[in-house]
Amino acid sequence: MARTTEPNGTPVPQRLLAAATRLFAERGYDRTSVQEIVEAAGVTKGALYHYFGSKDDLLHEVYARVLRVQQERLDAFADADAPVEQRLRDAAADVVVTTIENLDDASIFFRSMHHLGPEKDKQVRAERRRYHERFRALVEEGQRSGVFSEATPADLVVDYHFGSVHHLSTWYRPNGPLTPQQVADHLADLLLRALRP
Amino acid sequence: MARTTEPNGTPVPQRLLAAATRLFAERGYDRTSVQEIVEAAGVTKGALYHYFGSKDDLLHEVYARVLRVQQERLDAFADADAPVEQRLRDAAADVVVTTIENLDDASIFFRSMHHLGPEKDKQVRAERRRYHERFRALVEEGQRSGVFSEATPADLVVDYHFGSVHHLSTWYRPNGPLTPQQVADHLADLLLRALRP
Amino acid sequence: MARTTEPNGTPVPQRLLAAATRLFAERGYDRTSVQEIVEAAGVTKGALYHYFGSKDDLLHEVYARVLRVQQERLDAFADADAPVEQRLRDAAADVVVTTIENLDDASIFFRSMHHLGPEKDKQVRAERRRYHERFRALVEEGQRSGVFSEATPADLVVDYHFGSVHHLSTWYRPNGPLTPQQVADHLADLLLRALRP
Amino acid sequence: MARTTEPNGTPVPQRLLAAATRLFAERGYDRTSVQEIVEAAGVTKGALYHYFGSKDDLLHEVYARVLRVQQERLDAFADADAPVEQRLRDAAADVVVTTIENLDDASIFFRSMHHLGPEKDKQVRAERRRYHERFRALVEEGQRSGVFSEATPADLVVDYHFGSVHHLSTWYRPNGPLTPQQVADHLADLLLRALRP
DNA sequence: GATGAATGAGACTTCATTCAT
DNA sequence: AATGAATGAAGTCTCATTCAT
Repeated sequence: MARTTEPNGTPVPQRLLAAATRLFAERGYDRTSVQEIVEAAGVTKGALYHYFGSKDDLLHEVYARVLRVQQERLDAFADADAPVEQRLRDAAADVVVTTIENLDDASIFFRSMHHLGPEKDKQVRAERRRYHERFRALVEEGQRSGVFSEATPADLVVDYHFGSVHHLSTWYRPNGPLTPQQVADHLADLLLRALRP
Repeated sequence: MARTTEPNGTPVPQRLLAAATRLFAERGYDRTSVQEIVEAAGVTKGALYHYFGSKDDLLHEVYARVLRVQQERLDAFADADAPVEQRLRDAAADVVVTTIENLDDASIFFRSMHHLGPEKDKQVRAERRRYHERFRALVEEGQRSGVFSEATPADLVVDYHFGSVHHLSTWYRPNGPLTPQQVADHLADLLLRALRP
Repeated sequence: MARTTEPNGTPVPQRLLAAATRLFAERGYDRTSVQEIVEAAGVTKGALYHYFGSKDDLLHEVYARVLRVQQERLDAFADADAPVEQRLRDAAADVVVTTIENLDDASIFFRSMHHLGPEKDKQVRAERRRYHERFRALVEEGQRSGVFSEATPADLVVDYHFGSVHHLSTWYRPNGPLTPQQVADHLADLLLRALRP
Repeated sequence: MARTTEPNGTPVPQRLLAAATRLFAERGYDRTSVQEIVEAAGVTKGALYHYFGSKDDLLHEVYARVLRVQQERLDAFADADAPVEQRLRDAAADVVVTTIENLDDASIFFRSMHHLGPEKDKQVRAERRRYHERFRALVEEGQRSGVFSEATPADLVVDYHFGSVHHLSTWYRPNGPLTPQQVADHLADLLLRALRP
């Protein structure tokens, strides 16, 4: 019987998602046509609309995947059994490494968020907020226990760090002088140094 | 009908530029139609193309304006007669205040840069590079003279700070709890604290 | 409203080509809008661009059709088993009849050739050149064997005759006093008389 | 006081007409914008509309100029004091030379005629008809006096010759192997040979 | 499960012409 | 005599989506 996999072996929906991710990151959501996506995935338009309700859905799937991964990782680091300065450092460094390793996802996430419709936008914002708050809780924990300075509101500290994470997709190049881990160590170091009392 | 600026005394090119700036920031470059721009400016499409060669030109004008202002301000602060830590702090805080005061310009700048054609893109990148290097020179100066830690490469420090500046358009709201100056002081403070030896 | 061919059995691409041929001949390429073509064919613009890459493509299709037909007919007459003066006369007369019977194609061909893009232009010129050379070879054959005068270069003789063929679309009217065949006989006669030694 | 001549010395209307002639011949009437014409002439749009009522008027002026010149020359040759075969040959050769020397005018004339509005079109056709009839009268005169064959209707003979004249703008190149006079002699020769009894 | 022809709205841009100066 | 800002209609083309098969 007819299978949903082509020569490639990968199921069609995943092939479409991979093609869309790459193209959205390369040219942006609006500059990528459905035709280009299906051509890159080696299927036809009918197939895309069989699996996804709209072009918008593809974007939302990318977001959902990124959010799920990042939240899981943050939770794991934040719940670890270690001093708060260690847990914050690990979480701060990990989000950098993960972002670099999925730079396409990150480009899309930080550049195309305003393309979502109202209800999906609300949903994504809620998940982002949850992520932000978990991270902020770490900062506040350290501030309460005296290992971090209280000079700066915790909210602002979180935004300071995530600003640098967003910015990665602007300047990081895989063939640059620093490995993802080195960049992560430096950025986490900067954060921790700024928080020294 | 939807005229925001009526046929008042403002010259047409400036009315168009103002309308485009607001709309590009609100909906993004691709989601803003030329029709919407001319309606907001209260003129016809023909008038727009009388003054600007293309929609792309409007975007480039916004960039040029932002770049000019920011470079001038950075030069002034960097060339001041004060200790390097003071000059870096002032420059770091000023770019935050200026960015908040022109948040529309900033949104466009950091989100729509990839819409420029090749030659304009090259030009903008060159000016951005110049800005980056002037800022980096301040960091390096402090590192050489021993007032800043050399733990982190100066390039990375610059990107760390500018990440937070880019990020402002994502989270800053005029009616939030902090004034632009307060945000600027906090962010400059974080930078300087991170650079303590 | 203005449908000339209703949703009958003819395939859409052929309906579009027929409508374009008629309109290009009537008003010229530039004065014919895509909107007029699709209305005459009873389809929408999207359908046109589904089958043809551009308005220019439609023109090229008309050319390709004319060139193919004319070349086939010339080859048949030129390769026939008859004296050279008979073969030239037959070929010269046939191109007149065929041109009159497809006067729309001819008008377009001789008046709109300069609207083609560079690569298509090159292709059309190459095929025209092949046609010209086949015809010239007939003249030269007769000149070598002494049945035609060598007073005029063969190239010029060919252009002389084809000038009159191009010109047909300027003056020939279907309800005029001469049938296509009579015109053809006269023009072929003039050519052969001019070539008498 | 202000004169209507620029650095150039040539009056503005003539500069406009010369620029329009060149551009119409190069790109065709529809592909030439008023903006291009005024730029080529070194004036502004206001100036063009000061001297000419419309873009269409420019085209008509080109036609009028060509028609006047050709008619004058034909009349001179036809009324000369010489045998009819000499007068026809001279007229036939002269129109070739004159056409080659004004190939731009000819290209426009033979390719853009359908761009004229109804009333100007009627006017041009009337003058063309007068020209055609004067030429035909020469042929008929020779036929009546027995120096030309009566095998072909005189109308058709005229169209045969003028077909080759129209065609010149398609194939003649100034740097080709034949001078204008040589081409003219060959084409007149072909005509006269075709008319031999 | 998947096709691809067809839709129809809307995108950017060009252009001949007018008019106040 | 000449300017050039502004108009407004029309132009070509793109695209997400639908639907009969």
